[in-house]
Parts: sequence; C-alpha cells; structure tokens
Amino acid sequence: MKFRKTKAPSLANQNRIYAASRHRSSPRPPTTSLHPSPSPLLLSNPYPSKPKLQDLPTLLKSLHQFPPHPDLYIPIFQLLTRTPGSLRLGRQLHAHVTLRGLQYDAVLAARIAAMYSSSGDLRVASLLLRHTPHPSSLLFNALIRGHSLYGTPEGTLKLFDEMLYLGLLPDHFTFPFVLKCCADIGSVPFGQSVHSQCLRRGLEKDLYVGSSLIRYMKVGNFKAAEELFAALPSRNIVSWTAMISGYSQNGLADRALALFEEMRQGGNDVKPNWVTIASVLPACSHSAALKRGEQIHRYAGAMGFDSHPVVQIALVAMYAKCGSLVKARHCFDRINKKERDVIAWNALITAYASHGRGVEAVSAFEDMVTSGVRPNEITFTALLSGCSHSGLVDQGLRYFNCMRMVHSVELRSEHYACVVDLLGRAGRLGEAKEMIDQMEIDAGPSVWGALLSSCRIHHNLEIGEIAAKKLFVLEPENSGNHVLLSNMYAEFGRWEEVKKIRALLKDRGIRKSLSCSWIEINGKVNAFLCGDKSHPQAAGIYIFLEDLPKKIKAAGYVPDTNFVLHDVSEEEKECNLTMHSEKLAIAFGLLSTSPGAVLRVTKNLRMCGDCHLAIKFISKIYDREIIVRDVNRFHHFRDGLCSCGDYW
DNA sequence: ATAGGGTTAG
Repeated sequence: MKFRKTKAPSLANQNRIYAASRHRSSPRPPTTSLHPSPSPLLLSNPYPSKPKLQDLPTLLKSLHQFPPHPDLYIPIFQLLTRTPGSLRLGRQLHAHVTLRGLQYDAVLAARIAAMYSSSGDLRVASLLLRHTPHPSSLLFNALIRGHSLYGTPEGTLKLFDEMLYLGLLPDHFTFPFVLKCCADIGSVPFGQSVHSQCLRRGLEKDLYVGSSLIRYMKVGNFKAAEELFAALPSRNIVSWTAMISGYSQNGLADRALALFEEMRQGGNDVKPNWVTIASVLPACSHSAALKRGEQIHRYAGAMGFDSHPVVQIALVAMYAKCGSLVKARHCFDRINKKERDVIAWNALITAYASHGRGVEAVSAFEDMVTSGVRPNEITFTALLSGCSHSGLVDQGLRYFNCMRMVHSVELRSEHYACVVDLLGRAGRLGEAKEMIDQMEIDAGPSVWGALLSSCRIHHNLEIGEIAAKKLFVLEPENSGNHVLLSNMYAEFGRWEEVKKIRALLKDRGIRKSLSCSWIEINGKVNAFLCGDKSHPQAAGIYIFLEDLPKKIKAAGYVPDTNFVLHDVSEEEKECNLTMHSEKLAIAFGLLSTSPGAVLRVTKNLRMCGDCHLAIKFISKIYDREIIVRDVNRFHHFRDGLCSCGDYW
C-alpha cells in the first residue's frame, strides 16, 4: 500500500488522537490504555517480553487476530529500528498499520518515523511528520536524529525551529544532535541560542547533553567548557573524552595531554577506550611530542585499541607530524586493507607531502584510486601540496586539471592556494596571478598568501604588492602579511614604505607573532623564543652558540646576512642571527643528548634561510640527523644536506 | 531513542 492512499481520520477520531498524543508526551504508565476497550495485550499478549528478530515471522502472521491497537505494533517497530536492513519488512508493516487505521496514533507514528529515520529514508519520515496532525517531541526527536545522521545540518536545524514553533519542548534526546549541527555549520549565534536553551531547561548537567555542550564549545569559550565539566554531577568516559577532544581540536594540546593523564591516574573508575586514544593523539601531533605519542601508542597496544582503524589513522598522522615518516608508514601498513578509507589514505598522502616526498605522495594517491577508494577535497589538498613541496609542477597541474572531470571533486580555495604555491615556488608568478584572476570562486586569504610568499622568494615586488593589498583587506589582523611586504620593501631599499607599514601595524594595534621553537628531551617539551634567556640551561646554550659560527665557518659556512632583511618575521630580523629560536633549540638538543641521537625541533613560523644553511653544517660537523618541522613542512638535515634540496 | 573519534593548504 502506498502512503498517499492513507485516509484522513474523522474529526472525532482526530480529537481522540490529539488527546492520546498529549497524554503520551509524558511518561507512559505501563498498563494504561487510552482506548475505550482494554488493551489486547492484557487479554492475550502475543509477545510476553521484548520481541526478538527470530520471532518476527510468526508474530506478524498472528497480528491480524488481535483488535487493532498501537501497543501491538510499537515494540515491533522498535525492534526494526534497531535492526539494520529491515526496512522492507518495516514498510510492509507500516502499510498494515495504515490499513488498520492506526497511523494517526502519536506514539506509533513516532516509532514508525524513527524506523525510517534510522535507516536513512528521510523522505518518508518527513512525510509522516507532515501527515501527523499533532506531532509529539518523540516524533521530532526521531526526525532530528535521522537528519543529523543522513541529512544536512540545515535540515536538522529547520526541524528544531519547527519544533519550537509548535510549542514542543526539546529534551535531552534533542539537544545532542542539534548541538552537533550548530558546530558543523559554525553558526555562533545559533549555537549560543541553543546553548542557553539547554541552560534554561537545566539540561547542562545531563550526561548526554553535557558531553555535547563540552565538546562543541568554541575555542574562545573553553573556560565555560571547563566549568561545565567541573559541574557535572557524574562523569563517564564520554564526558572525559569530550573535554579532552575539545582541548585537542582547539589547539590546546598541553591541556588535552594533562587531562588525559589526570583521568588515567586520578583513581577514577573511568577507563580510556579507543575514542579517547583517537582524541588525545592529535594533541601529540600538534605539539610534536614524539615520546608522548609513542607512550600512548604502547598503552593503546596493551589495551588492544591499536587494531581499531580510527586509532591507526590517528597514529599515522601523529608519527608523521612528530617527524617519523617510517613509523607513520608502518602504522598505515597495519591498517586492514578493507578498512583503508579515504581518511586513512589522506593521512598517508599528507604524511608524504609534509615531508617533501612528492613522488611517494603521488604513488600513494595512485594506489588509493586503484584500490577503489574515491578521493575527496582533502585528498587533493594533500596531493597538490606534495607536488608543490617537491617541485612536481606539471604533474601537480595535471592532477588539478582533472579533479572535477575525472574525480568529481569540487575546486576549493585551498586547491587554488596549492596550485598558486606550486607555480609561484617554481617562479611562474605570472601564471599564478592569471590562475587567480580566472578563478570561479572567491580567492580566499590562503590563495593570496601563497602568491605573496612566492613573490618574496622570487623578489617580485610588483605582484607582491597586489597580493599584500588584497590580504590587508581579507585578514586585517594578520601580522605576517604586513611583515612580509615590509621585508620586501626593505629588500628594495624602499624605507619610506617600510615605515608606513610599521606605523599601520602600530596604529591598528596588531601584534606580531613571536617566533618560537621547541624540542622534546626525555619526554619534556622545552620551548625557546627568539633571543630567549629564560631556559635553565641558557648559559650553556649561549656559550655553545657563540662558538658555533667559528666552527661551521671552518667547514665552509658563509652567513647569509641577506636574511637579516628577508626574514619572515620582523622581530627575528632585529634579533641576532645566532639567537634564532630554532638555533637555541638545536643547541640545547646537542648539549643534552648523547652523540648520534636524532634531534627533532618544531617551529611555529617558517625557518629562515640562514638557519637552514647553518643547520646543514651543524648536521655535518656534529654528525647528527636533525629534523625540523616548520609551519609548512619538514626538513631532514643529514651530512650537510637537507631533504628539501633547498627547494622550499 | 540520545552523548565523545581519525584526514586539510600557506
């Protein structure tokens, strides 16, 4: 029977159903029937307990023997909702219900909608809502769940609005889904309004709503999330993980790691599970804390979580971002072939790309396509940046040109940024600019930023000025763009313009970002600012660095004083070349590790050319492998050479 | 009936 053949109920019937729906929005007493006759279940119950899947065939055959009653069908629809792949049977039963005139019962309609919703048939679920004269919160919750799983965030929020408009109260089943939607679309006003509704209804202490609220709190608001977490009357592993993941995803890596430790050692009953591990690993990636990452990896292994593909993917990314490409590859190889989804491949391609291994990134991409996994937007961002770091210009362009036609992936601003970088690095600035002019979508700051960086490398002030002016409008608060243009002016001896930009920065109260490098020694992260003397070992570090130029000059080093002018950050320009933060970190590393140990340094900005050159010599005369991760990529220094081949 | 998870340029 088709849905449209459903007849509208008589007026009297409608009133009865309305009364029923109102009654049923409160908890249902187990044996109360709203029908004039006693429930058939009381007379002769066809299923004494919850029906099981294997009972269904017999049960369905016997249904017609009983007088029509919603209670007869509700448990069956609940069972079907929990059983994937049972939609066909569900449809038949729905038709049966309609034939018997029960389709307007509020609770039954909600259960039927829940079945359609959780199998992804949003169309029929929505039709049910439209045909229910007085929909209940239960029905809306079912639809909201379905839409958040299979539909769009916009569709979900529309339902939520409609629910409020009808005067229905959202509850602890409603809010978790709605909060996730708010986070997905990133609408701050909407998120705040939903948040305050939770508070008004006192639901922030609910285990489910509370976890969602904590998780979807925004960066600037993490204090509020901490307060919510502290105020939870009881916490389970989900609440803890929500808080850890909130820190982790907002770049508060230290706090994420500290909370993870607190949870493990605080004598809590809660035990981490694979979701917790997958949430805390990105914090190790972020702070490049390889030892911590390895520790967590061992722990995950002991608990048996390291065979979970989601954990394995997080491990691939962690090892790659902590500088160990070999271990990243090893973790990828351990992922079951059937579990290698697009996210797993993206992690691998990104790993190769960030280490400047363009050829391997390309071959990973080809393997992915061969194995039948479809690339997405992120895949191409990773692939194109891999081509760019390795100077694979034409190959990168070929991939870019077939993105939409061959792989049906839409071009985004990030992709243009990669291609502009690809062309720009190779010195093809005119083509890069032309590419931007022909874009079908608005060029975001990343696109102009890529052009500006390329102009700096290739000393093209003319195009650089155009890019910088765009950026000053798009990102007025970003100090880096101002600094870059100012450095270019300095290079050309245009001191008047340099002064103007400095005045502008001061005028707008824009603070320059400080350069910072860090190195993990014995599991402890040591951070250094440029010219920083606050480290306990500062005296030793500076004595070492004073001696350094003499030693490396003997090996052929000539300081690249050009970078005093060109350097990416103004404050470093003012700072003696020998005191750059990465040099401090490397000096400390050399002093506090035994000969032969690999040094891994991370920097929050781009490395300067002089440091790049000096580190090549350091790697040779001290016979050390030194791995530096700057904002863009990795540099592996060994025996006087860098893996980037000086193309960066 | 519900919550927490992995991949993204410069």
